[in-house]
Amino acid sequence: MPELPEVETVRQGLARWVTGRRIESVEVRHPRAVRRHVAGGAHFADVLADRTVLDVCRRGKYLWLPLDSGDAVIGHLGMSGQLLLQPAAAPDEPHLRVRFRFTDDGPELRFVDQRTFGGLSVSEGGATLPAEIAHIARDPLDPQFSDADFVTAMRRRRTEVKRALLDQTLISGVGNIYADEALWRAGLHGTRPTDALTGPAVRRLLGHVRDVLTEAITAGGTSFDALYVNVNGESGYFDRSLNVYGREGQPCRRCGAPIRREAFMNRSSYSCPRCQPRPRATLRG
DNA sequence: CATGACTCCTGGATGC
DNA sequence: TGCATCCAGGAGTCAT
Repeated sequence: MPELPEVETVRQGLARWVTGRRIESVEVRHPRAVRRHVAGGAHFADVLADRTVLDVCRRGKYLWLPLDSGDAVIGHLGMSGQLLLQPAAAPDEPHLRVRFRFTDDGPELRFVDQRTFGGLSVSEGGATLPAEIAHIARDPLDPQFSDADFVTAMRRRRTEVKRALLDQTLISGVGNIYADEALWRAGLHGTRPTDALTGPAVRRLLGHVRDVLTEAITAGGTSFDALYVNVNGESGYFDRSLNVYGREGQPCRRCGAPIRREAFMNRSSYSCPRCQPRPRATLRG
């Protein structure tokens, strides 16, 4: 599922293949893919025709493409979204939602999304940072991310540590897979209360988040199947490096105990019962 | 304001 | 074999 490393991999591919090209026309093939564009699909296509893509930027799991008009195309892959560069002659994908044709007659940009949780929209005047995603925190690989502020904000929360890692307004780019991996590396169970963590413990956890994201980018992202691919349709191979996610019943790579799976926030959480003991019932005043 | 439950969606896997 | 059900989860919305 696309988290920061997967989205960053896509960003790099788009930056290489789309920057500097002028859009000729846009075809919206499914209204849900542009549901965040309130003015509708026809307007979406209208304002993009004849515009040149200046850059490809990312905040957390969001992408945006600044245009020569000062607007920007915002994109989110959701659960199953793909941004693919394809020759015009390539057959349409079964879940093709939006097609961008360029004036140079080079490869088309296609937004393909089976589950339609993702989507595209145009942000008016959003070239620098779209207002629609200004609430998303910086990610831990951003040079301007403040470790000290993160430690303070995390310890001020009254929630569980995994919920905090998944809160994109606190730290962005982390999803279910990398949250579990970072918590395993840190030896913390996801239900540990944030306000009981020490400053050094939060700093250690942040270091592990950073490490796992960096390693995954190097590997080209994680993929369990063909659902997530880069702009050339290729899968990353970080799934070979996962220590807990999807490994229920298999031995912990640190201590050998069988990895457990628990329901958490309406999804699965994987952890080592020995390295990541559940917190005792919290005693709060 | 902070927190957390609910909801959107499709198709592969699973169960009877 | 076929049909029904479950499951994956990012993030906006809404209730508390």
